[in-house]
Formats: sequence, C-alpha cells, structure tokens
Amino acid sequence: MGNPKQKWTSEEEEALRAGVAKHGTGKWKNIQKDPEFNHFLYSRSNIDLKDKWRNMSVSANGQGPREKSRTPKAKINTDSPATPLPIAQAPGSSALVVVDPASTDAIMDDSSKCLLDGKTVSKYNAMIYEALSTLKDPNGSDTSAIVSFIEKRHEVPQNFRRLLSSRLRRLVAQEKLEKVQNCYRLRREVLYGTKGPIPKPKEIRPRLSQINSYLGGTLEEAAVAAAYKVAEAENKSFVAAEAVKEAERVAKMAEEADAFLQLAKEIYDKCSRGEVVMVA
DNA sequence: TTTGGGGCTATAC
DNA sequence: GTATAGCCCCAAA
Repeated sequence: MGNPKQKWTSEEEEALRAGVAKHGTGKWKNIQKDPEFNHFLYSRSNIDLKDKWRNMSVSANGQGPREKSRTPKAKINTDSPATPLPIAQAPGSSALVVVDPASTDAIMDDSSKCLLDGKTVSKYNAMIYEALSTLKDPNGSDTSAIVSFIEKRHEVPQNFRRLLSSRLRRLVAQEKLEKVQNCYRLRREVLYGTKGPIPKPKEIRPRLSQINSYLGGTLEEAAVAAAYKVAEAENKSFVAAEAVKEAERVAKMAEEADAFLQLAKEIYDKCSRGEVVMVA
C-alpha cells in the first residue's frame, strides 16, 4: 500500500480489451507479454490486468463493484463457487447472460447476425442450428416447426420451405443432423465437437469462460455459435471445392468453344474458296 | 508460475 | 457513510 494508486488510462483499458479479445480472458500473462499491447501495459502486471478486467466487467454489468468479494468472510455457499465471469440472470429466463465489456468493439454481439453476410448455405445452416438448439425437442423437430421458428426470427424467401428441406437433407447426409421419422435434431458431436460423452460442466468451465468472453453469450449460444463456425467452415470448404469444379468446367467449355471456333473458321475458309464441306 | 477469488484501503462523492 | 477502483494476499492448478 505504500505505492500511490496508479489509475488506468483509456489507452491501457483499450489495450486490455484488445488483449482479451485476442487471447481470451484468463490469459493475463500472455496479454501482458504480447508486444502488441505491452507498449501500453508494460507498467501493469498480469494480476493488475486480472483485477482491472474484474472491475471493468462488474461496471459493465451494472451491478455494484465485486459484490461477491464484499460478502461476509464466511464462505457460506461452497457448493456453488463464485464464477469469474460477469454473469447476470436474464429476467424471466433461466439462461445466463454474460456481459462482456469488450462486446462493444472487437467481439460480435450476435452470432447469427455476423453470419448473415456469408453464403446463403451457411446462413441457412446457422438458422437450422439455432432453431434446433432452441427448440431442443428430444424427439427432434419437424420441418414445419423449424420453418415456423426461423420465419419468426428471420426474413425468408417464399420458397424457403423447399430450400430448408434440401438443407436438412444435406445436413443429415453430412451427419450433422439426425433424422428420426420426419423430425430432425442436432447430433451431439455438432454441439460439443466430440463423439465422446458430453463433458461435465465442471470440465468445460475454463473453455466456457473463454467462449463466453469471446461471444458474450450463454453456454447454449456458445455451443450454437461453435456449430455455426463448424458449418461455416464446412460450407466454405464445400463452396471452394465446387468453385474448383466450376472453374474446371468453364475451362473445358472454353477449350471446346475454341475448337468449335477453329472448326467454324476452317469451314468458312473452305466455303469461301468454293470447296464442298461435308459435316458429319 | 499463473490464475481466480477474497479482502483491504485510498479516493471521490 | 458509501461506492468505486487499485492493490495485496493466498490457495489451487
């Protein structure tokens, strides 16, 4: 306590936000050592970063500062340890909403919006994942339910139902979805990125904090966002492969057109000279 | 060694 | 007196 308090400057705060956006929360040492931010953070320790992030988080959350740390010394509830995440309960909902102070700049605030600019296929896949993960029907959701869910949230073309059916079939073929009778549901590995057992919440918590930090969303939203990313990557790969095929097809057509042009020229020349041309 | 979390205290209002 | 923010300490991984 001997040293005077060193107030954080806006540059330092910006550097911290950028560092968290780049490395994720909890990587304070990495952020502190990162040459990109070290210019601003050289006078701060990793502990300072952690403390500042904690303060920034609770401020952005609209709650009192570090309410938990001001609770009595006695550790009353050891069953549910305080989480480092600035978490608030959404009113009327059981979903946890993570308020991330960095969400205003480098971090996407709505995972679905950021994909709407992508390929239509990716967009539809994202809509499907969103619908299925929200509907969460253990027996799966039928096409009508999915269409109805998506129509409520997104603008869709008139022939959307047909397009959706096609996407659903494709996702089933790609083993991203399961089809049970006429209903579709998400495969477990799409949500959790593994074919093994679903990890226990305690096991995924560290990753969850990072995911939440990046996405500013709930566990469910994080899972959906991850699924979006997988679908997007796969579709990009698919689009790239299709583009290669298309390029090859166009090249072949150009070659054929060239040959045709050559033939036409020859015929024209022969005709010009009064020769008789036989065309098979 | 690094991180998360609890706690203390200076400062501003 | 209260709220806030910076810093310190300690346990756990």
